[in-house]
Amino acid sequence: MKYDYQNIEKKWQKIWDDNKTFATKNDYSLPKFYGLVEFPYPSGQGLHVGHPRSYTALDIIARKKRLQGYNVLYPMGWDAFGLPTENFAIKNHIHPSVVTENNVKNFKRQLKSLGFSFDWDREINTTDPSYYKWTQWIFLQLYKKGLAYKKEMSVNWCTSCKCVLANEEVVNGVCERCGSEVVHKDKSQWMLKITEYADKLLEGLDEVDFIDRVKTQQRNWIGRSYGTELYFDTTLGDKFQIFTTRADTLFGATYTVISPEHPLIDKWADKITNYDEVLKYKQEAAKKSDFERTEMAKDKTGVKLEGVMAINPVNGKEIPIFISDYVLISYGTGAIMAVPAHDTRDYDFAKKFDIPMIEVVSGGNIEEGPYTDCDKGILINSDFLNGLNVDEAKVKMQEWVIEKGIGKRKTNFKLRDWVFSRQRYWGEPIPMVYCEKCGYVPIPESELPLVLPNVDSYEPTDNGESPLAKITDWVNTTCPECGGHALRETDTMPQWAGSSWYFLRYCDPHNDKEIASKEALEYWCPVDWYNGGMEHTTLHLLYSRFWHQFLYDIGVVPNKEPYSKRTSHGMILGENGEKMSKSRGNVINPDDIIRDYGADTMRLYEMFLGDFEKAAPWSQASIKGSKRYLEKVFSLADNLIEGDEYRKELETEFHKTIKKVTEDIENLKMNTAIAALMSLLNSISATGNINRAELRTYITLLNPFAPHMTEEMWTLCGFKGMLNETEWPTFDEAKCVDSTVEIAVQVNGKIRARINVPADVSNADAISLAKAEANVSAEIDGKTIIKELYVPKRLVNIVVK
RNA sequence: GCCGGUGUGGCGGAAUGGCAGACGCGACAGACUCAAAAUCUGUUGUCAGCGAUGGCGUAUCGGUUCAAGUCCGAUCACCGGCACCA
Repeated sequence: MKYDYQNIEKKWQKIWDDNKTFATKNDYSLPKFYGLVEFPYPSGQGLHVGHPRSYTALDIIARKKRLQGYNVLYPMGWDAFGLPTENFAIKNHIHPSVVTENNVKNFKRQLKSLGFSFDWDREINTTDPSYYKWTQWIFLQLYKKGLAYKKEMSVNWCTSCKCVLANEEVVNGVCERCGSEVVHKDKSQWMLKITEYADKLLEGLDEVDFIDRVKTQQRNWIGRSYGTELYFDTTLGDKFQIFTTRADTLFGATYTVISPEHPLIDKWADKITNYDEVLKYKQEAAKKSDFERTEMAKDKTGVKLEGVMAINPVNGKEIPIFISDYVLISYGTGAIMAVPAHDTRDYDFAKKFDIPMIEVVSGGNIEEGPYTDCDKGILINSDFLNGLNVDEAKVKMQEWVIEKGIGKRKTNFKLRDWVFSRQRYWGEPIPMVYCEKCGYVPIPESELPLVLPNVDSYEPTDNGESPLAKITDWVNTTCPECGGHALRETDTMPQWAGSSWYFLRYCDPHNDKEIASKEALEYWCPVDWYNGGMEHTTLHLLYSRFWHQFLYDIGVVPNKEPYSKRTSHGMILGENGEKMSKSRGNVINPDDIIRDYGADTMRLYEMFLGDFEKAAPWSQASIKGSKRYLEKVFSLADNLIEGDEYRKELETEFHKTIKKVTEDIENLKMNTAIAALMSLLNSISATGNINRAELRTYITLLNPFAPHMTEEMWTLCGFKGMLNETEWPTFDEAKCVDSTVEIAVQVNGKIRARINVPADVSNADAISLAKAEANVSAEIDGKTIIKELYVPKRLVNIVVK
């Protein structure tokens, strides 16, 4: 029979839909599996071939788990707030909610056409007021615990989006989304104190099963370092504090640097004799955009402050103070002690400004470059530290500093607080009002959701205000505290807000009393397996861990960590090996592939493409192979013969394949699972016609990969019920071994023959069988045998001289 | 610069330290066809040989081992992240 994929796929998609085949069961006594993929942003372009790579992989796992008897939650939804929708709406004069609705419709059609086993009854949408009610509710809880605060500060401002960006959204000094220049702007912003969770976010990583590169990237982003904070006196009487991780090198400090934004500069305005020069440098530093600052990072600049000197506390020596933009006001204390002999940046600076160096750790050659190695060196020129190694010296110096009362131990982080305000329309309104008398006041929880009002124009403004600011009858309100006049906050939340907790909502998506019921959360949490893109590692993945840990601390969720396991898929590149993009003209549209090859072929192809974790180029030629394979499998049904067990000659291979497919799916090695199924098919073809028992197992194993076709074959062959209601095949470890094996025979490590031996052959027998081979005896005759070894089921190696 | 990763046929890629190149694509040859497509069969790392077979081969150089794609050391190239974080 012809493999009519179009009708088969349509037919089964309808049956699954009508019967709610993949609806999650509310039976909390069953073992559960919660598989999660990142819900998409429903863009106007529709689904990208990259989406199904992740969705298919977890769909395969979800389908297999169902067959293994698990109650599976595999949900889907829409992360629908965001700028592209808003920009499209502005351009075409359509309300963003309408744009969203249309895009969602299209995405949903596309996802359904791929046959994913999502539970559509649990579909969520972040722009739905009944959803963002709880996003706003979480914000209010953060506010109540002092973790949301408003602050006037210098922020990243995207000149094209006309909107503030979080640090995580600035990439190489430009906007992550649109690539436009990012400048600094002083604005009052809502901030979330993610830094308060820095330690917990780090420690939590030890408890979860995330792939290493995710853990490493999050650890680097959080950037914890242990060091010492200590005061330097100055000749003007004022003290200033510095942070160092290398307290051991204090005797080698030959100058200090404060950042251009350091408050002492203003304070010393009339005492610094070259103040004009200093001020000029300060202004130039402020003018630089992030991009320029990154570009100019290689060349050190700075100005020496004349008329003031710092005093090194450990030896009383007077050393100069510089300002330089290589010291950042936002990290540590905004001031450093500089040890040019043992720090690369200080070394470059000292070379340029001709500042002396003192070598205090032996082991390098400071004529050639700084010696920064902490492992081997021994302290010199350092009085009471002499002879100690670096670690001992750090401890001793720290103790000395503490004893003298001039400093303390200190841990610093690279992580900054999360800038949470956006000056745009299409986002969750921040549920706060400003009252002249009471200051910022949260709106009562009973008033949630605070619904986004309709506006005529959502054009961004150049003055940095949200479009909402123009709707005066919405902005003007009464203060919940004193009843007086108040103004609503007009900034909205960033796109990352709704996605920071969405996986909780899937547990109980229609609950209007709470985020989700306690029972649902207890049962489903944590997410057992979360797959998503590496690009979200320091954004969504980190943010959502932060919110979740907070929700745990206030007793809303039962686990500290939201996700037990995190994996990541590689990108699918264009045929030319470049990233797929419109401008490169190498975009593949999933709709075309489904039309021309079918959803099952597309799924299978994307899984067979290569190593799941690595990027791989699309190949229009290779996809034919997947189609050919499915056609071959489908035609097995034509010549089906009776039989209740595997034929003897195939029994071992069947057991082996069941084992391999079962294990490979769990390890995301879909490509080798498919290869094993292909090999088995080749063996089946070579041994005659398939029997019922064999076909049953075969299509069940293939079902998670090609669900429509296998379901159709199930019916066609008259098996009872639906394939998705059957059980996953089991294997017998004892039957996975062949009775005879081919082994290689090596002489001095070179292969000279291959022989068949019984799998359980003894050492001695294997070796004597090997020696009996003509090719082998020719090699060893007349030589002295030094060593003979048999590696069971692999090879014999005879070493001769 | 720092951190992480990768490097295997014409291509995508397989290989608990134990037969390198599974599986697939492509290519070549043959069958079917008036012909093409599709399908089926066979060959396909490379060099030498009619052949059995032999030499060489996993970025480069060196080491450990009976045995190295895999482990160790150095180098090169590419990809990703961070980027003056003291």
